[in-house]
Amino acid sequence: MRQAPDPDRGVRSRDAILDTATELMSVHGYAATSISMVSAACSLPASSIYWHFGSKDGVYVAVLERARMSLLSALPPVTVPGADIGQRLDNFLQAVGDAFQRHPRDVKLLIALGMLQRTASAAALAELHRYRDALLAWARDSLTSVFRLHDRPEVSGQLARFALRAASGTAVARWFDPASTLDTDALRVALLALAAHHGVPLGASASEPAHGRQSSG
Amino acid sequence: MRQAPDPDRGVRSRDAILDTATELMSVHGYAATSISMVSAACSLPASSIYWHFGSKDGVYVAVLERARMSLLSALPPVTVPGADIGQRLDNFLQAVGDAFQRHPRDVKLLIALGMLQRTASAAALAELHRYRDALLAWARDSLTSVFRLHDRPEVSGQLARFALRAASGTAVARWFDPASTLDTDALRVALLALAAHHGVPLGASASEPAHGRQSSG
DNA sequence: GTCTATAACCAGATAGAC
DNA sequence: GTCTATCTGGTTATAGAC
Repeated sequence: MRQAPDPDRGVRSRDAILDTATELMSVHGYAATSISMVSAACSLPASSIYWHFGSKDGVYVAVLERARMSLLSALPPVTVPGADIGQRLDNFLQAVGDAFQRHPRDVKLLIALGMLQRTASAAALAELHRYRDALLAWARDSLTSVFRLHDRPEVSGQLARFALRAASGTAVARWFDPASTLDTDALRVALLALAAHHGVPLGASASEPAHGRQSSG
Repeated sequence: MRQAPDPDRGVRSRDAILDTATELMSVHGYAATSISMVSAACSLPASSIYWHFGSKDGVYVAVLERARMSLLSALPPVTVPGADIGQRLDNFLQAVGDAFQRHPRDVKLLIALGMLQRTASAAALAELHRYRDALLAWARDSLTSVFRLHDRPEVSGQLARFALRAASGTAVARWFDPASTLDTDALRVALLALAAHHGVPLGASASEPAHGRQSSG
């Protein structure tokens, strides 16, 4: 039996390059990751990488784009289920904590590669901001649903920024202490207090979580 | 009159190199900052840089060490003044916000260069962790003083981590949107709520800040 | 301590056979 | 689409005059 010509070798190679580049760039950062490192790690010649992506910047844009789609598709829809604020907030925090825990490289990429700024191409910068904006929008819409803030966009905006910064700060903490996890309990208390501070009606059950998930780091 | 031999030329050159390297590394990161860039920007030959610091890694360690000392010396002593929790918390938050606003490069360096991990030398990693540990210890001691937590070290530890992560997250937000500032009002509400959540007695005046300092981004 | 000059190397990127 | 081979330029780092 003859060996099949394997018409998918191209896409599999492309994926392998992206996998390797994602791994290396999330560890070493963009500048410290060379094409030769990627080439050696995925056992494909450098010229194949250039054939698929055109340039190192092209690799970077593709890596970012895939990371954004991967992380966003792991986040549940913005209409958070739950009978009351307490339940919906728990669901939201669990979704954030799970995505954060299970996609460490995606989060780290967003932050680490965000440093490029002037160095990066216009396409790279655009992709980076698309990534950030999508996360912020998801958080804002979700928190609007959690706290029923449809008529208070400035409040949901502040809560979303606060949550995103807590998550970013935890990602930073994690590369000093890899055991760090998102402190969802503290974030729960803080978001409830912030909502109350802005006069958002909370109801009675909100102040007690369904079940404790303590974390440290 | 003969020109003075200027015995301080060495230290002034050393400082100029460190200034330039700090600026460039906080913008481009370690890997993307080359010795030739530093040499050109400070108008000293590359060999002078090697004479002073021995290697690029040596420059990096010296930059980090100076940033740590600079940022820590800008932070007030850990015994926070104030008659009640509300006043002391305001003083603490103002100190954090001021240092954060006035030393943007120092903060960014800590975070950005923290990515190095495997790439960096042992000396660099040690200096980096010394930096982080000092900040965390300062926050813990200050919050112990603010909330009188001398017998609740686990609570002050959690509050300090929470505050440090909020600050780190804001530093990240700032390289997407440079106008971002530390949201001290939100952090105030969150810290008070976290303290209350752990049963720390707060008194009546704590829930109202002395004066609003709203920030956005 | 500072300078010029340069060694040794590795980066990003391309040409062209297959 | 993948390979070998290579070009060009920048990188870290050093040698040695001053």
